[in-house]
Amino acid sequence: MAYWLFKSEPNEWSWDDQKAGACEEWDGIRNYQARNNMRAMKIGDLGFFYHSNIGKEMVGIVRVCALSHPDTTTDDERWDCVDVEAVCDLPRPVTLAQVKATPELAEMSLVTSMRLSVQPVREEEWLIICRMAGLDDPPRAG
DNA sequence: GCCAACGTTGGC
DNA sequence: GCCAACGTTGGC
Repeated sequence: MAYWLFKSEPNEWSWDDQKAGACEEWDGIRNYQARNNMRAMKIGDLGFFYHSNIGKEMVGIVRVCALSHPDTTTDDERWDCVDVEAVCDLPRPVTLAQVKATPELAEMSLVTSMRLSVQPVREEEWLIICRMAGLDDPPRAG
C-alpha cells in the first residue's frame, strides 16, 4: 500500500468537483511517469488532492477506487488512469510554501519534480503533512 | 501574463 | 540515437 499526490487545476477539476462525484476517473494524464505511477497504484492507496496554480495547496485526501485502466478521454492506447474518490477534507490546507519551509519535506516530488502531476509520497511525508493539516489520526492506506 | 523547466516530437 | 524545436506545466 502506498501514498500519492494528485495535482489538479481547480478551474479544471477542483476538490469540490471531486467531492460532488463518487469514484471518478483521473483522466487526461499525458505523461509517462505520471501514468506509470497510476499503474502502480492499488485499491485502497491514498493520495493528497493538490490545487495547482490557484491555491498551491493540498486540500483533501482521495482513495484509489479502481485500478489502472484505459483513459476513456482518448483512443490513444498509451494512456491509462485510475479512479479516485474523496475521503476527507484537510482541516487546514497545507501550502507549497509550507512544504518548502519544512526540511523533512524537502525531498518531496512536489519540490524536486515540479511538473510531475501524479507523484509518490513517502509514508513519513504523509504523516507529517496530515498532522500539519490538523488530522491528528492520519488515515492509512489499505 | 511571463517564463523557466522539462517532457515530447520529429528530422536527420 | 541525437538533439533542436516545440508544447505544456505551473510557480511567480
